[in-house]
Amino acid sequence: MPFSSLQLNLAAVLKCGQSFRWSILPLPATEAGPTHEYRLCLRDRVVCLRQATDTLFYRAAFPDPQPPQSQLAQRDAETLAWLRDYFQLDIDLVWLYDQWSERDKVLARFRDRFTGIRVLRQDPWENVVSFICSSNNNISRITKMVQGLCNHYSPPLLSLPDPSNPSLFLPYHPFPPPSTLAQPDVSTTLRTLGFGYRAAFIQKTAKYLVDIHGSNTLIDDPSEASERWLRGLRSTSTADAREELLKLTGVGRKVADCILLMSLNKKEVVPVDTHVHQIAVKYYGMKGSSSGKTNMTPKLYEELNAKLVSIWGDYAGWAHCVMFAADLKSFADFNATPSSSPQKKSTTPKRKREDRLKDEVDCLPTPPITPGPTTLSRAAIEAASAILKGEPCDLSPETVQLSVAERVKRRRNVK
DNA sequence: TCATCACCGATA
DNA sequence: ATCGGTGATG
Repeated sequence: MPFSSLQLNLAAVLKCGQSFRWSILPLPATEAGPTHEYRLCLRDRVVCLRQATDTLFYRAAFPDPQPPQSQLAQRDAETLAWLRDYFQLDIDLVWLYDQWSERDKVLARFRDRFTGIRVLRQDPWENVVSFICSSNNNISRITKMVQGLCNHYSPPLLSLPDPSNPSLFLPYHPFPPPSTLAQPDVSTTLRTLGFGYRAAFIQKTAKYLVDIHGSNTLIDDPSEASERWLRGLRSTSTADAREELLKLTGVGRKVADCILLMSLNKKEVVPVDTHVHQIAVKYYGMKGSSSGKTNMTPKLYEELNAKLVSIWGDYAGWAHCVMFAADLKSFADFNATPSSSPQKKSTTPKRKREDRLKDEVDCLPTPPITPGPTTLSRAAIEAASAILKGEPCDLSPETVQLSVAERVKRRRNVK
């Protein structure tokens, strides 16, 4: 379907720490077109996506090889409906970027470099488990843990060929339901899978949900009662939904807020972690102890949250996601394929830190001006005239190449 | 209400 | 020692 990458940047969105279950498969090199395929296993199908600048390619694979013709259209409609819901495609992200840029100079500087960063609307149950895993943890390990959990606790729905090696078939496992993870032995099993102290949290949370909200399924809906209950929090107030989430073991304020934002429709919620804290201190004049570390007290959490909401407004959670993805420029970090390719990892950790530091410099409130002769791009000229008129303008690295000398010169010419 | 600590595993 | 936290203590 026709869809601008300005509205959705798949590569970035699927790796920025929202969802941890997408397979990212490199495609055989071609002249042009998509370089990767992204796959996610749902309960009844595997969704496969590719992206070009103006097109989003989608298809779904099913277990049964030859469905009746009549099913095909129906299934396609379902997949498309799922895409719209999951990626919230009806929300105009470009318009949001515009709104934020008017209110916030900092965000304005990121807009052209980090386009298409949007909040997903995920399955709440999967979201709960994934983010219990996220405490004191990093994206690449969380990804491995979640994938390991699915592989261990749910049978493969189907297998699909690896695009870069079509004779190799990769199995796809759905996310297991609460009743499966509620079993008493899950705690120790997950521990052997490398979940550490989070293993017990997950089992306890699953058991709690099943005990309190049930595990029965409906005729036409494979999801369990507690999953439906969680989904029902979408139509509950933010405060009430948060209160419910905080009852789950392993879910504190930060994790609860992640779930509220990323699967329960609470677009104004800004999860505050130490990273966001640093962003707030650096760009938005929040106090941070000069000695380095600050304790994240509930009080401070509220202050930060309030501050960021006051800056970003109604869709603050979405704006936070852009800032987070921008700052987390470790998109080069964890490479494609989930299970296989352990070697690749060793090349990256060194670069990561450097990239980050470099990025931080780029984003300082007063960007460094590169001295020396400069060819003025059209963007730079536009920016220059905007500066002279006192208007907000694009200060992307390209634009910033405009030297100080040039700015002064142009200023004189106009006056 | 606030501060500290253990917890698990990876990395610098 | 630090990290994209939480729960249990004082």
